[in-house]
Amino acid sequence: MLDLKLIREETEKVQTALLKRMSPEDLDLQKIINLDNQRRSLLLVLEEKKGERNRSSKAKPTEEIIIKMKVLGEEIKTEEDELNKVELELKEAISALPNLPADDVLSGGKENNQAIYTFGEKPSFDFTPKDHVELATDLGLIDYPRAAKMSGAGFWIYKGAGAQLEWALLNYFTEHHNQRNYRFILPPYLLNESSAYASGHLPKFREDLFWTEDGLCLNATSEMMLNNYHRDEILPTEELPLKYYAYSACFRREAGSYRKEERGMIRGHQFNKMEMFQFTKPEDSWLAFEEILTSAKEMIEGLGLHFQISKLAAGDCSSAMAKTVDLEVWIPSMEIYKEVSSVSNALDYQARRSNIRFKNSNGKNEFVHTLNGSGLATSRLFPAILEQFQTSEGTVKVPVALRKYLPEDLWELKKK
RNA sequence: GGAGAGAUGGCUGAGUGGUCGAAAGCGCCGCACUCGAAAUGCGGUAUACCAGCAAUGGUAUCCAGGGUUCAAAUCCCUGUCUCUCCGCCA
Repeated sequence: MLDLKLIREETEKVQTALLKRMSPEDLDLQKIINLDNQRRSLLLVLEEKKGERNRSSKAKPTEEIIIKMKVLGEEIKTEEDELNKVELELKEAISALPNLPADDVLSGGKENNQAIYTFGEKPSFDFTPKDHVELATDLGLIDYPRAAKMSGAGFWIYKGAGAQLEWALLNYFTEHHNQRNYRFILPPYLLNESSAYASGHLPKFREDLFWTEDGLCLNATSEMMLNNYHRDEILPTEELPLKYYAYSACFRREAGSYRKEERGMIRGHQFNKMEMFQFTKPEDSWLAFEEILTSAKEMIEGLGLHFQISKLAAGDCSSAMAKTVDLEVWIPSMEIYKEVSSVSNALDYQARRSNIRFKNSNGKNEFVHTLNGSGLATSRLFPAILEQFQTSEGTVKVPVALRKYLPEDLWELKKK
């Protein structure tokens, strides 16, 4: 949520920034200001009347005053209803506004995304490379048919060496984050509706979430959980920045997505992901952004995978974010870079919605800044490892960084 | 799943319809005393919004949302959470 004061006081600036990610016909700041003016004038009258009622209720009233207050009470009720209506409308209008893109974020949509960094090179094969589905099946790492039997399309089962490789990745991440003093969180996988609103995933992603009969939804990214972790709290200033990382399985309906082009485990209903999250003082958040980005980058580089970093254009960032950078790993069979991590700074946009504050140097409560970055999602790394590190014999050489988590006979994955 | 108890300021805890934004204690901050500290004494100590240049004033907030009443921390309803007992438990 944007600051209403900012909208009122720096309307031009807000307008210009928002136009980087919105079309002019969707943007009407004057409507918001008008609603707020309406709200203020209603408040003025209403509070005066309430004040009068309070003064008359300090002691036992006379019969005459009771009659007067009865009438006043009716008026208050009517005006309160009116105020509530205006406030609701105002809240909806302001909640619909996305965050202000950071200054260095380009306007427009996906087409304006910009590759800003590349690591390694596209592997070239002097044989016909297999895709990851073929490799995973041949090497007995993943069982697709049984997963389909048990749960339907869009699921897979890690088995044997495949499960161990997946687990090794998670161990690799854990160790990486622990070394950087992030606190490990294992959150619940189900969360209630109000949390999904607070994290900003509702109402927008209602169709993309799985829902239980109890009205809970399955975690789609632990960003949802970490966002809510400190909801309605005033964080101890001396503990900032607070750094967390969480592991959870993530569940997404991915309704209407492109199964055909995204075979195997590129896009499924359930995948494993670790998430980094920071709560910082406002002045520290861009530094934290770089730190998270570097951390994610180092993890992929440590695996030796070819990947690139893209700075997303304003319209391609999710709406809560001032800036988002994607780390995308090369999938040879698809000839495309696929996101394995998304690093974002929400500034105070999420904190305002979740009401997470700290005491600033003036002793005033101020909203913190929140940042998050995947660290990392395995479901694209796994295919990338299989495809990028396959050999002409049909085996896969496991990245050195993962070998300490695996028995020696799995350092090269071979057909059994 | 059934029965019961509870939720009050940073904390403990009083308050069962009006003078209660809320006693008391603790904590914290300031001042006094002291060479300094402790102890003691005095004063202060929530948040949000609105009006105002400001001083200040107003409104709301006693888990949340509704309701009753001229008036609600207090009465009624619903929900959430916590605790106790019983049942169930792949």
